[in-house]
Amino acid sequence: MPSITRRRTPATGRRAEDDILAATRRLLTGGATFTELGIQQISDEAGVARSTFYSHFRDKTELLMRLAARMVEASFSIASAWEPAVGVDGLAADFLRVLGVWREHVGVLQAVTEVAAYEPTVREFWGQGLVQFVDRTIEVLRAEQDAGRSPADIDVVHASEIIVLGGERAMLHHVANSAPDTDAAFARELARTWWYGVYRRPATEN
Amino acid sequence: MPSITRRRTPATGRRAEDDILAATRRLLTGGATFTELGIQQISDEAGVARSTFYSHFRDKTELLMRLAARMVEASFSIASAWEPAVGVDGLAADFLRVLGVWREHVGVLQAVTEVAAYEPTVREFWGQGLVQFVDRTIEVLRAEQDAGRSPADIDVVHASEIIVLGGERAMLHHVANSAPDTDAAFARELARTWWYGVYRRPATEN
DNA sequence: GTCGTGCCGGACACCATGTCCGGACATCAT
DNA sequence: ATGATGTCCGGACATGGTGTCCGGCACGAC
Repeated sequence: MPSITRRRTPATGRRAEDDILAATRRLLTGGATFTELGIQQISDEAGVARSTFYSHFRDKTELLMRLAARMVEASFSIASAWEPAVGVDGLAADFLRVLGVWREHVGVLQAVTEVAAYEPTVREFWGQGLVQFVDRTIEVLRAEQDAGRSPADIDVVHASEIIVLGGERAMLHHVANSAPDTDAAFARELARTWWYGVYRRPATEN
Repeated sequence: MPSITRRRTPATGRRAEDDILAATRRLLTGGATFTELGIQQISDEAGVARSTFYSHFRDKTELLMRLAARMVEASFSIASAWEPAVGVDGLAADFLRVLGVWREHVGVLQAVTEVAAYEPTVREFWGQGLVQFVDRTIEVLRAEQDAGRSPADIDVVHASEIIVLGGERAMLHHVANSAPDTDAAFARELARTWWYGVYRRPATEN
């Protein structure tokens, strides 16, 4: 229960707040781990008094959530346009676009998954996003099965978990560890794996 | 640089240490997050004075590393026996066994991946393990290509990263969130995805 | 001018970490 | 029995980060 008395009227107001957000992004993309970041450090980088930090954010978690919210806005515009039966190449193209967006937000992205591992609020937040994708994938796979394009003996739920959880991890790792010019190849490889491994997996013959 | 003066002679010695290890495992499988665990809390659970903790472990990280070392011993015995051309069902059987081992260590396993996200030592440790698997998978895939069993246009490196990173995540998530009686189905699904999506992916026709 | 508001800077209480040490208590050899 | 060895307890202490609070300053609006 913080005393946020001075939150109204950003006449000239959003100055310090934006500085803090930007500074944090800077520190994160600069290679720092969100957990090892101190309030003092962030405030210094933002050119702001430590007390000012607390008049804008309850704690580091709230800061991260604010950062994450902005990132998700950008990401979901692509994800919602996710149509299934576009073929392998369409899938690869989608992955490539996602990789592009993620690259702009690697720092925050890593911070979120990092903190999600031990902080309930962030865990819930990120988990919800993944669940949404899993559900959507389940629907798509069911539809594909009904249309006779995917084999009937796919374990739709497990397959969707593999696709979403595994894909998220693989993509995050790639974006964080490989150069952008390898993105296209990676996206194609991932698309083919899911396509021939799940969507167009040959039916079991027996 | 701690002052570990009383480390010799476990005449009756390893008592407290084992208690601490066990207590930590207990707390972890009890749903606690390693990060949110305090030394006091661990010591209490172990029935040991806080100062005693420090005469056995430099800090929480060393405790985790000790926990992890034991777990890895058990896990790698399976992983090293990893032979490729056994077919989908062989692959599924291997995954199932790994899932079994992981279930005995979920707590520690989650703790390691959790801390690996922000602590350099643990990150290095866990990362090395994954790199080993990636390398091994690359070799296997190359051999499969040379034998003409896998298509030549697979991007071996990216495919291996997807298999290892993605697989680790999916399996970890499964073990942490689903009942053991779903393990067989999950293992089969994962095996089929990698098999038909990578190892026996149809060659590109053009 | 004076009021409102954002920011500064510093004081403060609090809590977890890591260090250190004296003393209690077992065990074992002599 | 007695003394030596070594573990463990319990508590003191320094340190550093977190979150709270408040007085004061600057600046823009009325």
